Formats: sequence, structure tokens, C-alpha cells
Amino acid sequence: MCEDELNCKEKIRAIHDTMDVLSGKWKVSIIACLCYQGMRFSELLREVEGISGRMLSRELKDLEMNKLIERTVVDTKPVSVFYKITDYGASLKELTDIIAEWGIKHRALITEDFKKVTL
Amino acid sequence: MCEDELNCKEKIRAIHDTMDVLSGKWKVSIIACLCYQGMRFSELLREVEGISGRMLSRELKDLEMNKLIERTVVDTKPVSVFYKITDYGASLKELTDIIAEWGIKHRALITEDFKKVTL
DNA sequence: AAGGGAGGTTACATAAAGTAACTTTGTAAC
DNA sequence: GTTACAAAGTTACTTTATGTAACCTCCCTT
Repeated sequence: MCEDELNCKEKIRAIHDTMDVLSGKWKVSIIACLCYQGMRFSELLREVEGISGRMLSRELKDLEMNKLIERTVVDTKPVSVFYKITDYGASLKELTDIIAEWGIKHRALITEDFKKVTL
Repeated sequence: MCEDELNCKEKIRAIHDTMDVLSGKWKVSIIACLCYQGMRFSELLREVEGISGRMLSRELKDLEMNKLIERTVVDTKPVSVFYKITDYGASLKELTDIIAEWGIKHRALITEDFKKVTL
């Protein structure tokens, strides 16, 4: 299955297949975060800036259903809940890297343009 | 700006920066499609299966505002409108490739699992 | 003059995301 | 022993995004 052979419609279908799993504003960020290290709900809430508890809770459920992450209740007092990436989820790391790389270049450009316009 | 130096929060910010530009269900598909070749509104409507005229129209405006694509009215009779990727938009090709690649692997896996469960 | 394609827009309906308050269990502080 | 606060959510309500369908204008063909 060589990428070069993909025609336009096949590629778009493949993109939709990925996007179905990563739909929404937060999933890519959550996965990227858990690729660094597993962590608890409250830690994710702090790392993924801007996300609400409600959305985090939902997105984590979705990701768990798709077997991209694993949820473990740790029997501490009080209990804590630990989330970690699965091997399958880790296969998305390259994707998160490329998305982040582009974001960095984009921000640099926007900032430059901003300087040009305002100075 | 080496990717390895990115800490978690920086990476998440970068991901959000990209996602702000590519928000919504359709933008990545439209860009992938226009990376193959420029085309007209009605052709995009046919290539990007499932999208409605309303959404295509909106997404194209967004993409144009972000300078990822270019809109040209061609003075044929009747007029046609041609959309093509800009150099900047083309810098997203690698991203679309990786997203599509993962989608293909994912579909293969899902299909296998389906076989296992139903046979 | 009726119908059809291109390139849209408008009005209305549903689904997804955001906000804020509330819950439960436990621990620590006064 | 009763506030007070953290973890891990949930519930009710609001706003935004997406989807559906009908409609518009311009030009061409039959």
C-alpha cells in the first residue's frame, strides 16, 4: 500500500478515517501530551490548557473506546485515575510531531507579518 | 527550533496553532485534494465526498483568508471559479500524507478486527 | 420558454462544544 | 467536629458549528 499510488478520493477517505478517530479540538493535544508520559486526569487538565473537565472527560472516553489510551484506577487514598497511551495510540506520535512542527512555523510567520503590518 | 526540545506545553500550543487553521471536518481534505491539482468549486464538491455546498463555500473562504489557497475567477462564459493551493498551503502536504497513511492502517486494523469478531 | 449547470446564499434544524454549578470520597487544618 | 479543599467526574444550560433543503443569478442548450 504505497502512498504514491493513492488517488485523490482514496486519500480523502483515508483522511476521514483518521479524522473520525481524532475528531474535535482536543484529541490530538491529549494524545501528544500522553505520548510524553502517562498522567492523571487533573494533570491533563493542567497540561492541556483551555480544556474543561467536561470535555476532557468525554474525549478520554472516546480515546479509550478507540484503544488509543488506557485508563487505570489506582487504589490510593483517595483513588487516582491514571491515563496512559497504548502502543496503538503511540503510532500517532509522528502525526502529532508534524502537526506541531507546522504550528511552530505558522506562528513564526504570523508574528513576522504582524510586525510588518504594525511597524 | 529543534523538535526534541519542545516540552509538552509548547507542543500542545503548537498543535492548537495548527488546529486553529485546520479546524472543522473538511479543511484537511480540501487541502489534500487541492495538493493534487487546482480545481473548480463543482469539482471539489464531487471530490470531497459528503461535503455540502454550504460548507465547501465556508471552508474555502476560511482557507483563502489564511492564504492556504487562492481563488481565481476565470472569465469563461459562464464564469468559472478556480481554486488552487498556494505555496504556503502546499507546506501542509506532508501533514495530509501522514494523516492519510494512518487512516489506511487504521482501516485495515478495524476491518481485521471486524472479521475476527464476526467469523 | 423550459431546463440545466456553475457558484453560490438564506433560513431552519440538529449536533457538538463551552460554562458553570454540583456531586462524592477522602484528607488536612482550625 | 465542621469548614475547606483536591480529585474525578456529572448535570443543566448556552453558544457555536455543521447539516439539509430550498432558492438565486447568470448563461447556455433544446
